[in-house]
Amino acid sequence: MDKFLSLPLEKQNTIVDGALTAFGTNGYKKASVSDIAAAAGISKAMVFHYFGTKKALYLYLIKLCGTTMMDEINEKFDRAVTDFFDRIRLAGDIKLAVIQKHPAILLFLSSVLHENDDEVKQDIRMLLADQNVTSFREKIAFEGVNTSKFKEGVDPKLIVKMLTWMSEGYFNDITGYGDTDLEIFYKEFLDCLVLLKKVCYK
Amino acid sequence: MDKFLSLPLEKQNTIVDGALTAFGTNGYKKASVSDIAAAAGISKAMVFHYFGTKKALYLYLIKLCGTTMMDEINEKFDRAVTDFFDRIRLAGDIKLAVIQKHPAILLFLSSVLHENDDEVKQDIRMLLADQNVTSFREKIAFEGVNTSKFKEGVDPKLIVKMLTWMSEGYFNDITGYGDTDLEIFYKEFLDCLVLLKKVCYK
DNA sequence: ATCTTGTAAACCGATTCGGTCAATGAAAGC
DNA sequence: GCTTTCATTGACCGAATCGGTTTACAAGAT
Repeated sequence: MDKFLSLPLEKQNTIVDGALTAFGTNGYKKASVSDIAAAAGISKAMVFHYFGTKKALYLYLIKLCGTTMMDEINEKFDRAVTDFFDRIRLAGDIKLAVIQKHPAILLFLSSVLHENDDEVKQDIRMLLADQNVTSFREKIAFEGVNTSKFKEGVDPKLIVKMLTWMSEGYFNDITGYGDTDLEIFYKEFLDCLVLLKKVCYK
Repeated sequence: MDKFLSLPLEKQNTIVDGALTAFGTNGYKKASVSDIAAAAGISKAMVFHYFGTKKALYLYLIKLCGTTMMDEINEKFDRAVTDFFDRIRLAGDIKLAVIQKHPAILLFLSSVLHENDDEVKQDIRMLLADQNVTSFREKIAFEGVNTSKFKEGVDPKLIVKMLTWMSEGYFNDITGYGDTDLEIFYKEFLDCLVLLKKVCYK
């Protein structure tokens, strides 16, 4: 494990991203170490040299994702922002920054949440109990948010649902794009927020 | 092949849905015939008895999805509907009906579009050339639609993008739910359409 | 009693699995 | 120059799984 951590950071990231992609697209069982090695640009033997076993690598990635997201949240989140749409935008900013660090991270995390293989199922539950990603997302988006600015007849909860779906679809679309396209997509997403704010507020 | 087609329709559907799920979640190569058999509730030998080879089953499913979607479109699509939001709803109705017939169909089709295995890549291209699913979706949603009813300053194209993302996220959510939950989710989706119409039209 | 027919368990050779190891080669210390 | 160290890999291991076949069996139909 320390073998891996003493690698240059750039190489670490290449390997992590390859592993995230391989596990994310195929799940724990069906992602073979050969797949991972190929996606990471190293030989299969090196995977074992760095991480010992396939399972150790998998669990390391889960922990890494947790800290990566936490770091970004701690850096960017600002509870002084109470406007509904500004909060949504904040959440989007955080998500985008995470994706720019590790493009396959959302793919991987979603596959981890659905993972059902006996070899890792229990370990996942314990790791996710330590971290608490899902509950954090709720807090970030909606805790202490001011919803009094909405027009009569506009249900904020419905807007929340809409925006949740939108950002799901939006982040689905950008999975696997380069950095430049990513920013363009994000501008369009922000345009949508502006539009919604215009038509939904008093 | 005729062995399979002479099965009672209910059993055919069970098998098809299992196979769609297995291929859809793992792709052509990584979905083993054992997986498929287990998901379909039959023995591995029966898969070969019915379809001959794994590849033949895969290509049969692609064709089946094509005709299933075409049938639903031909039955429900009405070009006389020109209102923007009514059209979106029409497209949603069609998608929902297809999902109710085969819950894993969208998952499968999306995985087919991304499939990259040499054993089936070329066959997929030829089958998709015959059918033309993607172009149809565009037509259904937007051909001959009246966009003059939007408020000043509301860009219809942006609304389209929003709704595309929304329905992507929405249909992502419902993938793998039972029939009852599905209808509830759909009502919420329709509520969003009503809300958007209210705030975006003159 | 015999002949289908639908079905699954056991089986086939080939491939791939997670994981190991011997050999290579480039750097580093002396 | 010589040795030691260490990162790296292709070849390799037994075990599991692959796509696909064969056999065995139970239930009707004749």
